[in-house]
Formats: sequence, C-alpha cells, structure tokens
Amino acid sequence: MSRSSFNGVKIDNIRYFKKSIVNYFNEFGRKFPWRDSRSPFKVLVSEILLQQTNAEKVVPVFDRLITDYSTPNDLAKADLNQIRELTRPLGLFYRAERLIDIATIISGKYGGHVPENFDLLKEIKGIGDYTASAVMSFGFNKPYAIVDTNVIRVFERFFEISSRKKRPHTDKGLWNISRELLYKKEFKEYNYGLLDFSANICTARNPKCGECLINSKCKFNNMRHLKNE
DNA sequence: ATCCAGGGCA
DNA sequence: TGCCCTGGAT
Repeated sequence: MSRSSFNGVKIDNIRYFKKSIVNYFNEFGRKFPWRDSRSPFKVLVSEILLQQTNAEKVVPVFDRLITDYSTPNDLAKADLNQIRELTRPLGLFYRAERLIDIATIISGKYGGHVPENFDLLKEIKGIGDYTASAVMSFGFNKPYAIVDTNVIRVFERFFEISSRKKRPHTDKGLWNISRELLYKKEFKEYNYGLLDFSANICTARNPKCGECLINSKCKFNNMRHLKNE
C-alpha cells in the first residue's frame, strides 16, 4: 500500500481513496455545460464564474455568456456594463472586469489562445493556483492536481490531517498531498469527483456521513462515532 | 438577525 | 490581512 505523510502524519488508504472518488464521479458526478466541452476558454470562463459561487446558479449565466462571447477576442471587446448585467445574479461584481481583463490579455498577448502553460496562466491577474490547475486539467487534459477549500476539507477529514496555515489553499504540503492523491489514469474524473463529492457529501456544514460511501475508512466519521456513542 | 463559507488580490 | 457578495445554517 502506498504511504505518504503530511506534517509527520502518516497517510494511508490512498489507493482506496482515489478509486472511490473516481467511482463516485461515475455514479453521482454532476453534469454541467462547461464539462461537455474541452475548450480551455470555456473552462476558464466557468472557473471564474464558479469562484465563491453556487454552481447551479452559474449554469444559465455561463450559457448566456459563452453564447454571446464565444472566444477571448469577443469577450475582450465586450462592453463592461453588458458583462456586469449578465453576471449580476452571481454577485461579486468585480468579476465582470476580471473576465474582460483576462480575455484582453489572452486576446492581445496570446493571439486569442488560452496559454497551455500553468505559469503563464498564473501570470494573468485573476487566475490563481486553483484556477490555473483547473484549466490545465479540465481544459488541456493535463494531469494537474487541484486544491481549493472544499478539496482540503475532504483531505483533512478523511486522512485526519490539518494544515497549520491560516490560508490552507496556499499550503505547499497540501498541494503535494493532492498531487500524490491524483489518480493519473482518469485524472479528470477524479478531479471532478473530488469537487462533486465535496459539494454533495463532504459538505462544510452538516456533512452527509450517513450516505458517504467511504465513511468506514474516514477518520473524521470514525471519530464522530466515538464521540456520539 | 447574525454568522460563516468561499479564491484571489492589494 | 481585509474585502468582495450571497445563500444557507443557526
């Protein structure tokens, strides 16, 4: 069995975890319009819209946005107020500017093509570690691991680890763990599965441990049982 | 009525 | 390190 460690804490059940997450996706994975296409631009737009935002609400906005502005060049030329109007239902109004700024850089500096390079993506203001990784994985079919707060929560609970960082998503150790856990054969299914599992089962509040398929090996759930009995 | 989760920037 | 903005939980 593969083993690793995080801050000195042993991590086991890695194989089991990977496989279970992929299985979860195959059975319960969510369908979203941005998951149908392998267009890096669509993936990028969707990830900007999804930040801090309920995925269900993003669907109609994404459809509209990607129809009216199907390329970075189109979006770069968009009227800010139009984009503000379109994204209004999602809140976080700075996103309208962010979308246009990102499209402008892609349009101007990269000839209208989303750069297929993690570091170049990160150079663009508005794209951080998570978004760059998501674009590489979902948009460019590259086996990049993802780390966001939801993913971290799953790791922390299942493996009973905990980041000491104030901002865990910047924790190098967690990124390393995530890379190790990445199921490289089906990394997309695994990454999507991780997101869906964290959104539907391993939620921040009131996690649905009762219907969780991997609860028997989950440290968090086992500890929970000990407390309640 | 409040509180908290949630990526990335300045 | 606070802030953006809203829904969901308490």
